[in-house]
Amino acid sequence: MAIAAIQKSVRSADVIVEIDTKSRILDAAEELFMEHGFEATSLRLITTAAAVNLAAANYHFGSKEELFQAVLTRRLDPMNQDRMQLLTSYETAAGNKALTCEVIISAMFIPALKLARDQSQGGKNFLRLLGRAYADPAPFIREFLSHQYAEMIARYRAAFARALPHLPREEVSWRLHFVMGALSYTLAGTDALKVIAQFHPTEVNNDELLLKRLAPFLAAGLRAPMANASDAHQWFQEA
Amino acid sequence: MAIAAIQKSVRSADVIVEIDTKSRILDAAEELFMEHGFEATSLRLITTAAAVNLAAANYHFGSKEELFQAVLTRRLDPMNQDRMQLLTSYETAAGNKALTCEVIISAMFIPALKLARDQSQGGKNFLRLLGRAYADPAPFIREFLSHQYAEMIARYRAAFARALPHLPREEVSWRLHFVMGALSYTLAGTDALKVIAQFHPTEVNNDELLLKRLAPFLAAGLRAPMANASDAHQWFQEA
DNA sequence: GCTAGTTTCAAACAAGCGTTTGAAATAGCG
DNA sequence: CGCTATTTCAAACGCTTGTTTGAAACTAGC
Repeated sequence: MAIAAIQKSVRSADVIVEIDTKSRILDAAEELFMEHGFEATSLRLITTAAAVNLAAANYHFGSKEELFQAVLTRRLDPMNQDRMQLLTSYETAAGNKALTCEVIISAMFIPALKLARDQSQGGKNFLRLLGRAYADPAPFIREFLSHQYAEMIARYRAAFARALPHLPREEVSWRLHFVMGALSYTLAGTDALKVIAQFHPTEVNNDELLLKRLAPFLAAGLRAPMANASDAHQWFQEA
Repeated sequence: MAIAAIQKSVRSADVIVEIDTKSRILDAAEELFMEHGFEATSLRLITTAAAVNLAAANYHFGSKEELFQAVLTRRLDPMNQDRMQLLTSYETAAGNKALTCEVIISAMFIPALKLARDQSQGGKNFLRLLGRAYADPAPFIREFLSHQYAEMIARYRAAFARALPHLPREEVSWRLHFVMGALSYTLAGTDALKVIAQFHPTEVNNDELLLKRLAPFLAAGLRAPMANASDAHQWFQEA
């Protein structure tokens, strides 16, 4: 195979012409997992796309599940660290004053958008993959994400609780859940958008525009007054 | 097999003791697709759980994909018809006046919650299945849902556009998308909730409480003023 | 230049998959 | 009953899956 011959990393002039097997598998796996989901993506599909031997996947990562986790960790770990650092810097800058909801939301979004921009193609793929992983029923995926996100979620819940002191703690948790829902759904699905509206593709891909639309929506929802008993009763009267 | 012997529908006294093969496959498939997703659920798993022969699935439904669509259609079709009828009745009751966002949201939620309550167990399972189907990358699922939802989405977008006349049409589409995201994420994931907060299981299962929390959040988001250019610039200054 | 450690490779493994087949069993009707 | 159409059944089909194996190729240190 001609492709296999250039598989090892080789430098010509100052540019790395070919990356190593491990990275090639990760790149191919990221794209294919994103496109077809975990179960529907076979190791043969991945290793063929990466132009490496089938056994290389198990050799470098152990199993398909561990490969999937490696794909997630590679980008998720730095992104969540970015998020927490950004939140910390906002908080120290604000001193004693509580942050606004918009600023906290920005601390969640900006690292995600930075990731989407940094990689020429991989970044966007990864966000779609992440959004889909959230809805994946596989237990090992759910446990992995729970563990990976626990610390970050706690930080953001505390920040929102400080920004919304009039709300009960439990209500803050619910609203954070709604925020995560709208976020992951939006990041995951470009397809879903086509159902709801017919946009120009160029508009859909504008990330800053997305934050500009989503942040006010979510901030207003977070600041909403709680429904009283009569409201709820009224909405249900016809059920 | 003892179970196979009572497979045909038999009446004793006035009660139907056993339902027919087709329904048993649908029930088992609904639960297993919900639990493991489409790809990870095999026909052998389904037919074993339903206590029917393996070939019965292909005989009655043609293929695994058609079985999945049948599982969705069985409940989705009536639910979406309910939604549109409810919206129509709200609109005629309001006469010329535009509906409030809360009322429109209720018209989306109430049929879903009614479905969750009607079935002793299947209803709740189905909503989780539906939420996950939204995030499934399989093309045949996405096309099916697009087709199934197109009419309903159009109706609701028109209703929201009337309720929010100051917003550009495109902004309404985006916000409807965010609403759908928070809704499907909330309906799909009881697991995700555990990450964000530790609730009593009894509280999580209270559907009316869920609407009471989600409706004000979404309505406030829908009514939010649009961000101006300086806001967006401010949020991004640190990126 | 040899040796030890790492990585690649083709091949095979057992297991599970969706689907098909043709015969057996059942149901409905004249 | 007898006939026909529908439904059930065990068995097998061809194919794909994740993983393992042992030899070959390569790399780096002495």
